Amino acid sequence: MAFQLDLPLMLEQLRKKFGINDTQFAAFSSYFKKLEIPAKTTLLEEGEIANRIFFIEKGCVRVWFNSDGKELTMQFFFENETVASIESFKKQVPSLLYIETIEPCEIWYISKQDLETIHQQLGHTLDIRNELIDYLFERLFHYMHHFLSFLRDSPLKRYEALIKDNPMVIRRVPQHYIASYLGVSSVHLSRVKSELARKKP
Amino acid sequence: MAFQLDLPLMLEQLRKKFGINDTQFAAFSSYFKKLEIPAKTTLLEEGEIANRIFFIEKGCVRVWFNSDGKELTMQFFFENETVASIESFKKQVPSLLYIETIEPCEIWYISKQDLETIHQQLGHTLDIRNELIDYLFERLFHYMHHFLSFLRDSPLKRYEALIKDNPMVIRRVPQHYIASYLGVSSVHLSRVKSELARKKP
DNA sequence: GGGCTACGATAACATTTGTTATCAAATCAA
DNA sequence: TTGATTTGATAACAAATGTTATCGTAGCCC
Repeated sequence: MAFQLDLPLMLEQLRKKFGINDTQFAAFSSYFKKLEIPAKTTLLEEGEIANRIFFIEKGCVRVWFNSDGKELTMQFFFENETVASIESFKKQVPSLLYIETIEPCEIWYISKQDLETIHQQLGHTLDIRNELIDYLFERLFHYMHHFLSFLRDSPLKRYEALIKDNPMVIRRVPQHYIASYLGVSSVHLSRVKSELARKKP
Repeated sequence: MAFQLDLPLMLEQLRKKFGINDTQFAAFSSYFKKLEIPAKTTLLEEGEIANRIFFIEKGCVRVWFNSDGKELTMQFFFENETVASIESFKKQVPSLLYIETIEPCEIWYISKQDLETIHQQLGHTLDIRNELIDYLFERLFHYMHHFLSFLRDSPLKRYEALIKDNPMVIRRVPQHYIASYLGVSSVHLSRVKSELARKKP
């Protein structure tokens, strides 16, 4: 049998995700750092240049931006999902987005620099690049669908779709964040909910 | 000097884009086919499985979908841009989107099969993969920004931004398409325009 | 436990946007 | 050119959504 590292579960998952074998990964595993942080902790602020990618082991996170003092939520992330202010990280420009915990979280991260080290040493392996391509497709399709539903659907329909497709959000995220994610005021989301309750009691 | 192929300008650009040298490209150039088509020609319909990627040499194109009989426009494409129903093409699922010319067009395309042939033969070259990664980032950032502006900005602001960032759309695209692209009715876009005219005469 | 804060529901009113209808101008085809 | 179609503006009204204010509840910190 191959030499077996005793990695934390999260790192083992990351290892598989990147398609790196045990022995190679041993050299890199120390690049991944763990945070244990309370709810409402800011991981990245508007204006900062993102130099970390986050991997959520436990808890949930929202990505939002400031619009004239109003907090508008772009997306929620839960266990085993990867979060970054991807445009800031890629282009090294100031982030438009905040990343903030909603619940107490256990989160791993890696710095851009360390990721590039891995990249340089394993660049000939295509797995990392393919992983990135898959990730980008996934994110792209997510935004296209979400955007499409904004053009096509009423807030009620978007809320129903959210219940169906991502009930975790309904259960774990405060409602005013959900409202801004759906593009309506929290007052209107209340209306939508009571309308839904009347429809299906 | 290297052997010089006498390629049409568009193919020369595609060659560079893919990072393939002249000699190698000679074997592939016949995979790219040219269309000369009138305005309002449908290149891909809802329900079809996309098996082509289009490169616009001349003219413009819109990508739209049907929502209860209403045509909702997702995006416009102009000269030297690449268009596809990317999710359908990648996953080989029925397309949600239509691709349709707005003006008379000269458009090149390559089939998925031929693209894969190139890919297999040049897979060791990373340029194609890097090109894809760059393209995906670009598309992703585009959708994120567009979506963000839907959450943050009024239709008036979105229209002003369009004038500033992509005046070609204003000049070349019929207004009711622009309205659906901005997420408002064509009647309301007229209102927005006259409001703008009053503001800055 | 007491007080504070965050969260969510509801009402009343204001604003924005959609819908339908009509008309005028521009474009296109025969 | 002429007639038909497309495009765009406007008015009048309807529907959707935002805003502000108020209230009650639940959770949380000390």
